[in-house]
Amino acid sequence: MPAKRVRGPGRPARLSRDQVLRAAMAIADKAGLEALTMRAVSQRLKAEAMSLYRHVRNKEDILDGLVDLVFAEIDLPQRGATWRAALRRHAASTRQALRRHTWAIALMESRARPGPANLGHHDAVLGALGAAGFDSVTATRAYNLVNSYVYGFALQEASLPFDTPEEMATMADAAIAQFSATEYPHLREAAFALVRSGFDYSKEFETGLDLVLDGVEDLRASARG
Amino acid sequence: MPAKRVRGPGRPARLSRDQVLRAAMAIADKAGLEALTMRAVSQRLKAEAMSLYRHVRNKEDILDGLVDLVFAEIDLPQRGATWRAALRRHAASTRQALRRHTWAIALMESRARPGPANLGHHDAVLGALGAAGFDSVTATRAYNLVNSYVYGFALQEASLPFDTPEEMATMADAAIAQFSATEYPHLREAAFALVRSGFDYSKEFETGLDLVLDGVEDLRASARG
DNA sequence: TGATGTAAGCATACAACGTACGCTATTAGG
DNA sequence: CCTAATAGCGTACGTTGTATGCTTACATCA
Repeated sequence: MPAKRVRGPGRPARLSRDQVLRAAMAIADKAGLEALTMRAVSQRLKAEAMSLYRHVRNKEDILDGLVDLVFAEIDLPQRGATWRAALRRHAASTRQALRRHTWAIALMESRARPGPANLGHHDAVLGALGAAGFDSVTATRAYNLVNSYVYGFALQEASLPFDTPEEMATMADAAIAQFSATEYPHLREAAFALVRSGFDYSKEFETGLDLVLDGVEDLRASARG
Repeated sequence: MPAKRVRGPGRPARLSRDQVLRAAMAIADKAGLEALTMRAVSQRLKAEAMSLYRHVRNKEDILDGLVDLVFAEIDLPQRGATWRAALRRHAASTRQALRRHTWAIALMESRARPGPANLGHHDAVLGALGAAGFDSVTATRAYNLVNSYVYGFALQEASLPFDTPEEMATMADAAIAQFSATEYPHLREAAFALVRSGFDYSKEFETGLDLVLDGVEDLRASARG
């Protein structure tokens, strides 16, 4: 922990914790978590591996910092919106952030200590729901419900081997060809039907989100009654 | 790839791919993914690290195998159930499996190639939904919706630092004490309210699942209309 | 009953990883 | 200029995944 001081004796810092985290994020975005090594981060900053340790406790600390950086990218709910608009906006923003940084999903499981951006986010959303008339418990339940859907959707999206409907069609054709007709008949049939109907997986997010928000509406109604 | 043969010349195998995967799972369950090393697996089987490579391509292969082992633990939908009962049972079983093996959630993100248990599962559920009158596309959408919720819930559950309401109360008190009253006011208020009301996070799964299944109902209705 | 070929298991070795430790360089303040 | 403090680096070590080649133990057939 470097003592907080505007300027003191000692060598001036060429690096900073923020630079380290940003370099780490760039590497994870471009090449995935397995490419994120201390040496790789240091090279990107034109420094040596051990220099990072002046600004970061260890690699775990970097991973914690990365998760919080991702949370910092998520839009905070704007004032004056309805609870539905606020939750929708927040959910969409979360999904976008997790799409930009798919590696963050795997990190969330192992990292139990939430950072300030994460906590600030929870606080803001709970505040918005409270302002819209939700009691604390119902707000928490609603928030958890929406988050479950968003994280789960992001997780599934990340594990899909395609990004566009065209790619999906190609992959589906390959998958269909790979298996005999009797092996996975329903899966096969579904793959056919999806390709035929021009199914766009990325559009499913909004549809599902609307249904989940209907569920929140029910939660809210039964809390009032 | 060892050639498929009932019994041929050569030394008899003391190890097998299945034993390797089971040992790996035991280690991951007990000590987490970071404890899962080739040497640790081999020691548990009283063998040397390099011996594993006769039965497994590399460590990635083990991880892929583990994910599929987890899927194999999930109940298949039983015949003759309503779609709602079938989806509910499948969802609950999936959540249980992911609770037993929380490390599997992080693995799912990176592993795009589904194994036979995974594919078989998808096929069975889609088949059950088809039998209940869902067309292929609607079945896929419904299945994805439920899976999003289940995976997301499991992910959040895994990242919680507590297991029981009592532990939650302890952690919440500690968290409340850690922050000033003005820092995260709504979060603080929610933490108070949750503890006061005896909130049990693990019970939230069923509640949320019901709401999601209501959403599936809507999906089904609008597909028919 | 060998002799032979094949498959299983192991010993050794190496590159890449995270990081402990101590040294050097560079500054502000006296 | 001297001193104390801080940033950055060089070296080194233990651990990881795994390439390579040897040894061992069996089935087969002479």
